[in-house]
Formats: sequence, structure tokens, C-alpha cells
Amino acid sequence: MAKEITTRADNYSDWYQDVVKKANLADHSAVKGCMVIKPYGFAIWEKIRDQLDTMFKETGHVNAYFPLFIPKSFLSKEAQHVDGFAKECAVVTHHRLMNAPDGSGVVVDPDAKLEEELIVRPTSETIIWNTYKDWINSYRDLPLLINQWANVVRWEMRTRLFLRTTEFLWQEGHTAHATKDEAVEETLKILDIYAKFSEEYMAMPVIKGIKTANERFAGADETYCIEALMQDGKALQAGTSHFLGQNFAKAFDVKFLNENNQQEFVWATSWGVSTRLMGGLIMTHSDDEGLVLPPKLAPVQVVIVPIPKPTPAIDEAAQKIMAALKAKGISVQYDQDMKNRPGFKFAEHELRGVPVRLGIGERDLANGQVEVARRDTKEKSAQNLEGIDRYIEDLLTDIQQNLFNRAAAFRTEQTRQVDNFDDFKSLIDTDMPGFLSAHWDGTTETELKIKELTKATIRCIPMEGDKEPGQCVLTGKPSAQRVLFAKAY
RNA sequence: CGGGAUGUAGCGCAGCCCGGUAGCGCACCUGCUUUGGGAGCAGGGGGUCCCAGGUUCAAAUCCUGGUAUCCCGACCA
Repeated sequence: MAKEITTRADNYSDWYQDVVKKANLADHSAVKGCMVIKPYGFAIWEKIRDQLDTMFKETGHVNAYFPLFIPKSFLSKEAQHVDGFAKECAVVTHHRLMNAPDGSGVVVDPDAKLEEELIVRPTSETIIWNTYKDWINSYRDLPLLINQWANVVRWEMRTRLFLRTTEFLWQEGHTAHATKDEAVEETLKILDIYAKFSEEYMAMPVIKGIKTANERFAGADETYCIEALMQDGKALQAGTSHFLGQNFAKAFDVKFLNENNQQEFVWATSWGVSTRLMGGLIMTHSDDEGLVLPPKLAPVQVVIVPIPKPTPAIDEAAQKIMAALKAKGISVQYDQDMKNRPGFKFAEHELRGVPVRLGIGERDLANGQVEVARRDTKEKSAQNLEGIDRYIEDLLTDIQQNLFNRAAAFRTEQTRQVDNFDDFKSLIDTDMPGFLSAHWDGTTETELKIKELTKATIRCIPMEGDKEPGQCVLTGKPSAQRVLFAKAY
């Protein structure tokens, strides 16, 4: 059939792309590296966005919006920061087009060259800290807890739908604090929100950890992250939260007067998650039949399919079920399409990951039942119409939990302790590399050497779990604790 | 940004080597029959053959350049 997708075993990359395209999440666009997020894909992103937004607001953050363009001079104020982003910036040099003299179309008007070139934001620290300078005078102005939902542009060499696109959507939080402790606390608070969101809403288990100096955000003193393991055994950085120290305060001269009437530099954090989460969501749960969505993020949680087609009696039963489900806050769609037969509809709703499907035929109605099919396990059962709303409410909770448990079990299976480099190499060089928990001597040199030899990078220094010291898997030198290695997206 | 592959109807592809009326499957339209896991038959509509140059009487096909996507590297959320 037209909608068949490549199997994961056959070609994981093709499978991923097939799911994204055939479940109508996104498409490639006319612009290199940029995607069109389609309505169904955007509906999922809206669910992600709305939930995170709620969680940020519950912790005292407010939204604002800063410009897309950043004066070139701003970017060079923090040395580490420029180094990190210089290679992937889009630059605006002119502000006007004109008709080509030879009539061949429009060309850039050479007279409209900008005095100072503008950078399309790859992230907003610089423009935001330039603004915060004006907003912060006293300790009474702190903390400043601001988030923005925005698009950013990073000119990537190689792109993949949702996972790495030239333009992407994200939220970036930028906070200012009077003390170091408060800023560190904020950084960790956000990391916890990210982890909670990933696990409770996306049903995607994550490891909270600290990035090595080598993997740290450009301009940060410390970068914390959540790392997830995808079904192909590769790691995905799903979110980062940075403790920026006083680096940006110093670069943009942001000082406040403390209670003792002394000038101090402000302490900062920044943190973000992006449309990359969509990629993580897809690659954590989906299968060879298509997308699998956790109920909490599914735009449509329940679909009702009349068998074989709508009739007055089936319509009536469907309407009753819909009313009962809606009363419980469950989103439900009745597939009244007359053109396609049930089998086609089943496949279609599976492809787009609807968690629960109800089949209603005359035979079911005669028995006072409906057929309930769950997307995660594909199990089907007959359930009584009476009390079906409660049954489905529980089922959705069960599916949400099952998806998380399944992903967590997978991650546990694919996380291995390794104590010598030969094992390390043979384990990482397979179709299912997974996480390798190994000792590391703490040097960037060793980290890079291991990357060169195995393609694996240190995803993070886990914050929880085994803290026993040991010997580095490559050099044998002392190691403070095990770190997590993986091949990464 | 380097190496490889691909671009032909909405989707998936054949045709290209060897230049000469643009094809197939699915989807779409009409009709009839079907209907508890991607329906069958019959008829029908739909094409700047990725773009721009060039060679030629003639280009989907040969040549040059560009562009997009995928895969493998290097770089990164």
C-alpha cells in the first residue's frame, strides 16, 4: 500500500523519515535544512509547549519576546560564546531588493548595505543580557525569571527532520540572580522540570547529568542535561540547563546594588528544549506500524471507528461515548469517513499513533459492547458499553505508564558497565551500542581520544547512581566516578 | 564542507547505457458490486521528466553548471 513504511530493522533512518512524513508530522521544505511542521505535528508540539509553559509559570517564570536579529558586535562580547556559534550563523547584510537592470528578476540593492550586520539568533543570551543591563539596578530587581518561545537558526551541515534543522522552535529561559547559590539552584530546578516533563508526559526516561568541559555550552560554567536512549541504541540530548556564572554579566556589564550598597555582577542561567523533543518522542516509542504517542501528548487520544460504516444506531452509541469521554477531558474523534473501510482506517490511526481505538459494529451493540484496541501493545478486547468512559480513562493511564516502563526497561538492557577498553570497543561497535558506563580520568584529552577511536562521546556525568571511584577505561588513571558514553544524535 | 547515491503524475518507481508519441502500481474521478484488518471490476482525469545553459533535425535520455534530498565522514541541540 501507499502508506507502508520501512521497518526499523531494515533501515532505521528511513523508518524515522517514513514515520515523520507518513504520520503527517513534517515535511522537507523548499529551503535547505528547514522543515514544514504540519498541523498534526504542530498539534503535538503545542501539547509539549503548553505543558512546559505551565510548569515554567508554576515556578515563577514569565514569558517575553526578544528580537530575531542580534547586532554582530553583541555576539563577540563573550569570547567563549562567539567561538561556539560563529561557524553556524546566518548574517543579514542588506535591507532592500531591487529589480535587476537586465530584467532577470530581483537582486540585492548594493546601496542598501547595513552599517552593522545583523545575526539571526542562534540563541539569545547576548541580546537578552544587553537588555537586562537596563532592567537590573538593585537586588530588589532580582531574581529576573524570563522565558521566551522562539525560533532560532543554526547553519548546520547536516540536518534531519526535528532532530537537527537549520531553523528550529524552542524555548529559552534566561534568568538573573543575586547569588551564585540561587543561580545554581535555578539551573537544577529547571533540569528537574525537564526530567519530570520527559518522563511523565513524554514517557521518555532520561538520565540527568553534567556535561564535560568539552561538551559544555559556549559561555557556561556548567552545563546540565537530560539524556535519553533511542531505539537504535544512540543517545539523544533532550534538554540542557546552563549555569552561566557571571560570564554574561561581565561581558555586558550587568551589575546590581546589594543590600550593603555595593555593586556586584549578576549570576545567570539559561536553559532550553526544542522541537528536537519531537524526534525523541518518535524514536522512543514508535514501531513498524508507525507513530506511537503517549496519551498525555496525543492530539487525539481515542478514535471511534464505525464498523463497517456509520449507521444511525452506531452514530448514537458513538455520540454517547464521546460525550462521556469529553466530560472526563479525553479527546476523541469519530471517524465518519464513508469512503474507506475499517481495515484502512485501523492502519491509518495506528500510523498516526492514536493511543486507543474503539470499533463499534451492530454486533457489538447487540452485545452491549465495543471493541477496544490499544496502540502500544496492539491488544484488542471487547468491553461493556456501560462504564466505558471509566475503562478508557484507566486504559490511557495504563498506556502512558506502559510506554514509560517499556522504554525504561529497554534503556536498562542497553546500559552496560565496561571496565576495559577492548570490551568498550566491541560493545560500542555494534548495531545496538547503547549506553556504556565506564570510568574516565577527567581529561578532555582522554575524552577526545576515546571519541576518535570509537565514535562514542561522553553524554554526561550522571548525577544519580554509582559514585564509586575507579580507573579510567582508556588510561587506567584514577577516576572519580563512572560516566555515560554513547554514540549520539 | 568532502565522498557516494538519488530527483520522471499526489506517493512509490520503470524508461536513460543505445536520443525519435512519457509509462506502471497505489492514490484521485464516475458507475456497479462489496464491507468485523489496508475491497473487486469497468471506464476516466492528471506531467515545466528538479532548475539553467549547451550539443542535435530531434533531449527524460548525451555534456556543463546549479539546486534539493538520502547515506557515509568531519562539525553541532
